[in-house]
Amino acid sequence: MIDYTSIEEKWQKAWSDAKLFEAEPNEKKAIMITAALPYVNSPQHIGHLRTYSTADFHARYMRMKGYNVLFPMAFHATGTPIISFAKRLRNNDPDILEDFRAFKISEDDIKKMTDPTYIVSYFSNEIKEGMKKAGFSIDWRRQFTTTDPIFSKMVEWQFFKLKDKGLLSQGSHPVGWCPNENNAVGQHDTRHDVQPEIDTMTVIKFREPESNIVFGCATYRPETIYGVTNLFVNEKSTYVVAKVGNERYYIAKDSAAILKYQMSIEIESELKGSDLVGKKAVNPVTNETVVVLPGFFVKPDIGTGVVMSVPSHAPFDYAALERLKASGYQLPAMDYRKIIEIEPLGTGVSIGRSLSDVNVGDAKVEHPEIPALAYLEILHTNPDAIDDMLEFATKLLYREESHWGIMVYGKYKGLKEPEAREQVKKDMMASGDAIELYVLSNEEPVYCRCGARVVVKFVENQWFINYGDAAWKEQARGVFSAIDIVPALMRPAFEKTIDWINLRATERAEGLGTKFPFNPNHIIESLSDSVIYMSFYTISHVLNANNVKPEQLKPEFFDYLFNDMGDADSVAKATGLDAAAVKRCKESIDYWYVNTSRHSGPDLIANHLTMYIFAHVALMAKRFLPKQIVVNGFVLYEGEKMSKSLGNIVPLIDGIKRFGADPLRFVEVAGSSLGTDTDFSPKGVESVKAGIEYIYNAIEDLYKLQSGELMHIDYWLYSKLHSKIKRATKLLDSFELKEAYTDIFYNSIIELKWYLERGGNNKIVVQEFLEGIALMLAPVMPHVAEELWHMLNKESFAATERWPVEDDSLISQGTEKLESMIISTIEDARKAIALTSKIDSNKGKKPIEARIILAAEWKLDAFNELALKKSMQAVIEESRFKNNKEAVAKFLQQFAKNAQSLIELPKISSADMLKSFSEAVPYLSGKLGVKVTIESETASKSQRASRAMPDKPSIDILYG
RNA sequence: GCAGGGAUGGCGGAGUCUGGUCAAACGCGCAAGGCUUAGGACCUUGUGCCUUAGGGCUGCGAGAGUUCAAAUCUCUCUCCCUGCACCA
Repeated sequence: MIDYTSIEEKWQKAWSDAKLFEAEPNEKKAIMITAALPYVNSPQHIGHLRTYSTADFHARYMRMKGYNVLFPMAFHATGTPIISFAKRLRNNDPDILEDFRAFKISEDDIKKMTDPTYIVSYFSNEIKEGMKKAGFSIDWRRQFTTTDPIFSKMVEWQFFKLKDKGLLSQGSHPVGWCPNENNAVGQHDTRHDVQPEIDTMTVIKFREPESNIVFGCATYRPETIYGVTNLFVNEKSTYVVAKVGNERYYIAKDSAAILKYQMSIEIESELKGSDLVGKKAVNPVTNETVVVLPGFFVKPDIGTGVVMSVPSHAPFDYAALERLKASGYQLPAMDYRKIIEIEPLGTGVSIGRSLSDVNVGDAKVEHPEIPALAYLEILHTNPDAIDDMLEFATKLLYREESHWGIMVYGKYKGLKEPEAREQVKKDMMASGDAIELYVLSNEEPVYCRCGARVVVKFVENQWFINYGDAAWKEQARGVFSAIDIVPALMRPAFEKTIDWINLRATERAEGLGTKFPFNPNHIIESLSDSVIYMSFYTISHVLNANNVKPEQLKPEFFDYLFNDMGDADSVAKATGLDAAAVKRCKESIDYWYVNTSRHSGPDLIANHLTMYIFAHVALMAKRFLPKQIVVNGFVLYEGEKMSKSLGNIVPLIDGIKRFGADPLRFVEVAGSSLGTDTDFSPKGVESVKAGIEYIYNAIEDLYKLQSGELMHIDYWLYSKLHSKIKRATKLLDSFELKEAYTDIFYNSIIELKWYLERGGNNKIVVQEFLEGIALMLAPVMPHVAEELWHMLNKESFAATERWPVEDDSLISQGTEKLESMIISTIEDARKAIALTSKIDSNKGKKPIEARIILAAEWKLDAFNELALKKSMQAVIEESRFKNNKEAVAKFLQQFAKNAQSLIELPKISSADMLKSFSEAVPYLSGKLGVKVTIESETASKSQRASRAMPDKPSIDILYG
């Protein structure tokens, strides 16, 4: 058993003592690799390990490739969560106490955590400890925290700069709002952590004749205005007459209470829903007068509590009218006008086509002229259906009409339904017949943690970063096009985010962080303050070493640093900083920040990573713009998302102790393709450990091997090693980590086993093979690789060795092909024995010999010519085949019809083939249990000789 | 709804960019055999369908198309996952 912990500690100490990862500018080419800094409100778990292990792989790999590599780390503490944790701990919130106890945090520490700064220091230390135990090649001298006053100065500079450039703006914006606490609520402020989803509805004004009071009908489908037959209210609810703007509305009392946060509403009087029933109202588009009726499904706290009824296209409306009729209600004459037609498919199918046949079955549509009814029919139901069924029919109808619907009535006849929806809405807004409404579109009402129901509010005079600025966006697009996004698959996600990102609120009333310069009562929102922080690594250790005071970091310093304005002496003068220190900062950023690689998770594409691009575009000299962004997928635990509720979160430090840092890193980094989620399981770790152990043993057993002349199998192992180096290097350069490491690790083990099983016995060959493997493992299994390297009698650090370079002369496709021919010959011979033994003439006899007949040399030549020329005729006509025309033609005939798809085989001489197969005779006969003889086709007397193919010998099984 | 990603065998998951060497890597599961006091571990073989000499057929969410050739390219649809902002 390998003791991972002791190996890890040994090498971590050795690296640290040698200051291996403390990077300073030198004559080598630089690369600075950063990974999203951790948020210090909880311990890290093994899921967090993936991004950092990937970044550390990158750092270690580039180091071995000869780069001067800087891999720094810092801690993120700004924003609301830490403050809110402290507050919840002060209030003895049982949920959070339970969480923190589950993290094995002592009661004493928990007590101290009512102070947010203690939370920050506690978890920074904890996380740093974990990263050290994981063996990351981080230069810790540069560590800082985003709440450091010295760091705040850079953030301040950033915001002055943005304002100067006109990229900040002020305005109002709809947000989820708690009326009780008077605070904006985001996902983490709500019960069950639901994200308040804000959507817009259109409120269409149906005016009551005479009084001119407005029935404000809230709808998602304003285009159905042409099919309105009546209005619905809930007769059991309370309604009010309210002044909204300069008009008076009938709206449900509950709705009024919600809507007052986004529009001025003055309630004048109350009335019952039933009082509204029977009133008349005028359709503002068609000028038809319709009546108000009771609708069973109308909810007083959704929209306005008043809806328009379109029975032809809304199953609920149709059902409500049918139920009224059934209850004996006297309805006026109504025109169930079909205003949207679905374009039929070629087969005549129109509605229900998005359902599978299973669902539709033999349903017959009897009322195609009333789509709302037709959709119920196709679902085998009717207007008496339960609400869920009506809901389903509504969704189905809405989906299909949105896809294939064409307006067949009204001003926008002929237009596709979604376009008509926009046009109708635009027209009505312009003529004052409609207004827009913000609603929470969550299926269930959203509640704040305090218990109050969340509403939509307009907050006024809020500061925003205006990512919508056209010129800025354009520049960002241009810069983005030159950034290397890894994997390239993620590119569209970035492009869309750049297009879509617009105003972003950038100040908050509460939280840790930098004071917002234009409203000192607020702090800068914590995603906005961490978009250029990575540049701070280049100078943080210099600032620390020189005891720089925050107030010395005046704008002149950052202007010089980031935009080359002024010079070191003038900056020193303006700031009181030491000129040498200023110079050192400048040299550092000029050296490191020109070639950067940023690592992160996919969740940050839509915010942090895109904002990172924008911020650099706005604030930094051209040469400091981002060069590469690497995005890795998440980590699952045995196929499931890691979550508190599933109880499957493994804290990082526990995980390292339990699984070993290297096996853990290997599984996460090399276990699946970079961009896809990876599945972690203890079982996966076991198989990695088994592999590591095999390699250990192989090194220990090296002494058993001999040396001597190189055989076919030795050349094969060399070829495998060097083609592996070549392939893996190429793959790793493009971050195809899984593919590369499957080959480097798993395949190498298989190859080594095969080599030994085939009788390979050359110490030098195996030693070289293992050295190559050890070095190539170093970026992901740094401790194990170091250990292996030293077991192979090396004195240097694997971590700083040069990455292996392939020797092309040792790569032989022919040799590898020969070996695979030998392998498949075993299988073929087995089958041949099984089948021939059933032949009557062989009954009662035993196979005694497998005669393996190797194809004549000209066959490979002819085959390859055919693969190249694709024409049998052309091959036969060639002079070298002239003497042998008949045989060549007979041989090639079998490939003729597939000539187009033939692929050339590697060139192997008859002599090599004969030699390699002959060397394999002991192995083959051992495997097959019969005598094996090798002969060439030309020398063979066997009837089957002519069947030999260039890549497949003929096999003749002899019985006796 | 909008945006991004996906759908492959009993399962997980390669292959898709760059169409042909793909009945489909690798792993799990399952079956038979070996080893073992037994179990586990390990090793060998098999694991879509048909086939008495290494062969053939069918297949990669559904449907259509391009091509000599499609898991791979194009179009349409369905379903699943993720994100949608003041929240790190």
